[in-house]
Amino acid sequence: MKSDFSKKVIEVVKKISKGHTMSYKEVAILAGSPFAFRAVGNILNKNYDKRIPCHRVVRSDGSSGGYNRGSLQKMKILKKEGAL
DNA sequence: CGTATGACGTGCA
DNA sequence: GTGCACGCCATAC
Repeated sequence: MKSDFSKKVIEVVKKISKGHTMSYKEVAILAGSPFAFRAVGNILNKNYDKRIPCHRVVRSDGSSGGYNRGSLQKMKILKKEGAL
């Protein structure tokens, strides 16, 4: 599985440094599709990989958005890493 | 192959 | 400042 786009998204998310958050839009842009932020969230939702710090990916509003382990845990991790 | 959905983003009321 | 609706891409069924 994992099409080229999804792989790119994963790669970008993996490149996010600790204590640094990126919006789905930013990830989509770096992935090569500035208007695919929709697909970005979708891919992470169905293909969330353990090596992907998707908890560092937040919405443009700064909302935690969603998380496979619960938005609460996501927020907690961000706070712990210093991104919040 | 075609339709519907989704961890979004922006605009308007 | 908050809530609703529309539009976009990729994936799943």
